[in-house]
Amino acid sequence: MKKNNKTQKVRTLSIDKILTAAQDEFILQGYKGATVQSIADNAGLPKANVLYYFKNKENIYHAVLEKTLNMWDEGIGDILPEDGPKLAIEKFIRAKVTMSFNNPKASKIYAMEIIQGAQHLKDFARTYLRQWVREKSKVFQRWIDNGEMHAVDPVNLIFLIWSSTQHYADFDNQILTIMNRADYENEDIEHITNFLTDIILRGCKLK
Amino acid sequence: MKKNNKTQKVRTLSIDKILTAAQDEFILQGYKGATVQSIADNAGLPKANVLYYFKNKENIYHAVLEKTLNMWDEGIGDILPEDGPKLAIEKFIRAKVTMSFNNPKASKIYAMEIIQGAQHLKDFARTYLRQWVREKSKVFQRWIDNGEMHAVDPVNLIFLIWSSTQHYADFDNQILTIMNRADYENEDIEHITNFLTDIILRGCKLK
DNA sequence: TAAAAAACACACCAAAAGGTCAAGTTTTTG
DNA sequence: CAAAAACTTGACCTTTTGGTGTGTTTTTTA
Repeated sequence: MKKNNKTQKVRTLSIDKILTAAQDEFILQGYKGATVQSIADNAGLPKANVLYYFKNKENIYHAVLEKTLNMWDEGIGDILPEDGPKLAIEKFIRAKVTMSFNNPKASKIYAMEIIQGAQHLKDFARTYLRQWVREKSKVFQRWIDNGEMHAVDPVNLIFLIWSSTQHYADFDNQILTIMNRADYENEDIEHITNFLTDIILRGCKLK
Repeated sequence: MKKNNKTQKVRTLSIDKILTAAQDEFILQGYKGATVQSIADNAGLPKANVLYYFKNKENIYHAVLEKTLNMWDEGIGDILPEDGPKLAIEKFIRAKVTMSFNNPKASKIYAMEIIQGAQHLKDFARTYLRQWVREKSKVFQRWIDNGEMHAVDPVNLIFLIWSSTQHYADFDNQILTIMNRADYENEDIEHITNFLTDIILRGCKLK
């Protein structure tokens, strides 16, 4: 097998440029509003070249979505029985807030997809996500049964943490406008993590 | 002035049918993906007739957005100094949850608009919303200063309540799929309201 | 009741955009 | 180094769609 594979490098680089441009375009314009031409322009490639790597627009979108889900999967953190409720919730909130601030675009693509009816993510939700929530709910329930934690509905607790953390990514425009700021800063991650952890932990009588 | 104004009635009825159909279409397809033809079909009118009432697609969208903001305004409830922190938060959460369940479509249109950069709502956020948050934050701050309430960041408390309540509207697809249910039921409003009120009040040391 | 105003609707047009083709160029392979 | 495979790209085609133009019908007005 050859080592100095120029073709392979160009390929991955081009695909990466296309996917990055596509993500921006899909967020700003929506699926239908995004044009292959515009994606091509932002990727610095001719349209026909983009369509050489991806058969059609639908395929580009699928690829963006897949990349997004992988990111979600890596960033979601975990809820481990051995951590106990307090540490587990702390870690979970921190992971999600960090993800929201570091990768707001992934969160937005995902949010738009769900809001519009989850056409391309029905399976993901029905299998993977449902399973994830069930497993983690059981962990919470065990803590509750053991008296390690106040009895709050575990499923809705997960929804609460998801929604409150993702909000800073999905609605960053609104939040920044309201706070009259141009961008988030690094301290914000810490501040928001502390704020949410504080309230939610106390809400679960863990503080 | 004539009383039996048939034209006027037809007019308001048609506009209403168009706006309802348009809301659905814009949520499902996004602004660019929505076609005037499809809106017309769902409204039961020929396309040319739709464009008789609204000069163009952009105008339809503006009208839908305006209707949405009016709904938001009516449903937002209020945070009154005389209510005290506990009752005020209870009322606020209930109002928002109720709105989410009764009018998820308005919430979705709004969410998509913000996620996509708030192109049409920049002014609304910069003036109305920013003012609203500032005013209500001051009320919370006064309660904190008076020792009526634990010191939590008022602005982020508002974001927390917004995000956690709206989540049930915007992500209804995901939530229902995860919970393996077809639709929300009436009891859900009460259940979610209680859940969120319980955690957030305790989080603010008001319980 | 007749003229004016409002509503309705078919047919059409021009622009936009997804996607194909075919003719090249570059890189890999044996 | 020559054949094959992979990549690049401008030109082109077809469909979709926002929007218009024109003529007809219904409603209001005086």
